[in-house]
Amino acid sequence: MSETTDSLHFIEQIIQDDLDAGFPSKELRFRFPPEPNGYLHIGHVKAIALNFNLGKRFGAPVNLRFDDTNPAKESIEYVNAIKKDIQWLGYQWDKECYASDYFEQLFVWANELINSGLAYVDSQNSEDIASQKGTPTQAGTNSPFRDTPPEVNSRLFKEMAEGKHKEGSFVLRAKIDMASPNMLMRDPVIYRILNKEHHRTGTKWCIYPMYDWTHGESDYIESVSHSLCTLEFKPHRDLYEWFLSHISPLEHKYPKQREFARLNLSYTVTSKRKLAVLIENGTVAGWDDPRMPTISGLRRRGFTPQSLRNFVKTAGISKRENVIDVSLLEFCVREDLNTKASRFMAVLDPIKLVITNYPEGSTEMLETENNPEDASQGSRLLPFSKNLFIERNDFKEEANRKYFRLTIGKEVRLKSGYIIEGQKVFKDNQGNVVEVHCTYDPESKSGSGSLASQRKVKGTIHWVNQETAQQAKVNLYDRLFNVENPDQNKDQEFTDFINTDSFKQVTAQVEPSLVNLNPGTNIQFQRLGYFVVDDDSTKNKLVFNKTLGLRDTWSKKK
RNA sequence: UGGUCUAUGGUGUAACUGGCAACACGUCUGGUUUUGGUCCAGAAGAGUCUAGGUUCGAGCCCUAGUAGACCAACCA
Repeated sequence: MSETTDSLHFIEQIIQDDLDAGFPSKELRFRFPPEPNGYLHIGHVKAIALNFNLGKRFGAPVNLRFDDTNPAKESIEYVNAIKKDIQWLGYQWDKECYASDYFEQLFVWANELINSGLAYVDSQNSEDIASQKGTPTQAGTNSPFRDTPPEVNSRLFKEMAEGKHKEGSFVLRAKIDMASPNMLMRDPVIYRILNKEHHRTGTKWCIYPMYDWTHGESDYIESVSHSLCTLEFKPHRDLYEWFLSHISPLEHKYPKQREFARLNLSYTVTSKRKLAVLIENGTVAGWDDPRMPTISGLRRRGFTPQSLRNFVKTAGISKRENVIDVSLLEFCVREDLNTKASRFMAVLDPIKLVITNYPEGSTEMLETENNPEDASQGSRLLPFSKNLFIERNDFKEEANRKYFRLTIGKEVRLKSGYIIEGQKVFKDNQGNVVEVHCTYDPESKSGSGSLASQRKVKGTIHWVNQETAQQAKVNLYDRLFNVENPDQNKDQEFTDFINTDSFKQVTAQVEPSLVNLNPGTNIQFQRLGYFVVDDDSTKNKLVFNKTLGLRDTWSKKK
């Protein structure tokens, strides 16, 4: 399915209109501009896909630019993780850029602003500056330093850059309009002193530019034509354009900022700050915990790049606040995995099954297809004998006719094997079933073509041969929050809604061929769901993570 | 002195710029099936936030409301 051939969404329409109005398509360029202060999450997938799909549709390059203007929060670890995630998603950027590469140019432009009386150094503390801003309904008041002559500002700014002043002692502000209805235009701070080592520029700078002063200028330097960001940056657009119109121009066109709605997912949070809290308070093991909505978490959970791309594509691009139901994400994952994932046998909660009329000590190999959706995935052989494991909830001593599984006196098929009939149940002191005895019909072997093999039975259950079974750790995950909008409750912290039951590990009995899979391989455990071989899994110590259960219309009705 | 943006089935997006509101997910039926999966067939569910206006005709244009979101970091 093509990701770029449908009708135009509103951003594409804007670009098409520009093209129609004569904008040269050769000059189209986009960018994805993360701050390297955390890991990318599902919301970023939307922005990434938007920009890279735009690049693909219009035949334009897409830059990866790190918005690294705040050394207090950023690190090379995040830079590397971000690059890895974008590549894993299947996108390739044109230039790898860093806002920090433009610090010199930004400094030059800032001096221009000072010299033309459009920026001034302010020595008030942040509280005073904040209080002078006024409120959305009330004009601000001018700083006492607003009319400092350019020569003085110029000298002070130079001293700031030379490290002659303490952190917090001075800032450089743009002189715009303290009465603007747009709070961002009320003389925004554009430089602050930060005695922090930067992961790329080291100790070269002790003043760092603010986002607004950096972003549009970086877009401009890189010849970005359309700078796309989320809705909350809409008020920044005035400033973005003000800065561009007040610096000495480059040879090419100005970039254009446009805004789209960020992606929100039900039953989860997507904010770096909140995700960091989950790690700090020990709710999850780290950024790549399979319960996290981070790209690395989703990857470890077994979600595929294709499914994530389909998901954000289906979610669409608009300007409305939205909360997309996780069921759509889950659908996209199942849709992709259904055709890709090979099927295997695993029993997560085993009880013993003994086939009393099967010859003692003999083992036979049964052929089974790897994927009924894809014959090219071939088949494999499963060892079968008298003593098997089956799933605890696949047996009930007696059950109503809605129950399609094993009961005493009724027939079911063992997947790819024989039809069996339940005979007798054995329990422990607590009354828990530990073993079930059954008989099998030797004529009913799967695929034998015999009349008996074609007999219809109520259900088919999966199983694992005891003697050849491998043990595996299986991590079972559930959603991290038990309400739809953990983010949007005004009176309660999102941490109040954490699902304390989101993780469980069990020891499963699995078929022997599973030891040959590499970490990251997506599989289906027959009738149980999709799983992925964990990064830490080895031949001798198998570990699987549950990606998602199969769609289940039965347990819902019970 | 407040400004800006948004409003279409339960959810998310469409509606070729004024012509019978469509698609996907979800839900519900039925069929197929050696996965209670997949697949197939079908159904229910909105009359487009409200009130006016323009028009032969309005989800789309105009006016006025209403509701929600964003904006007062030396964060991005």
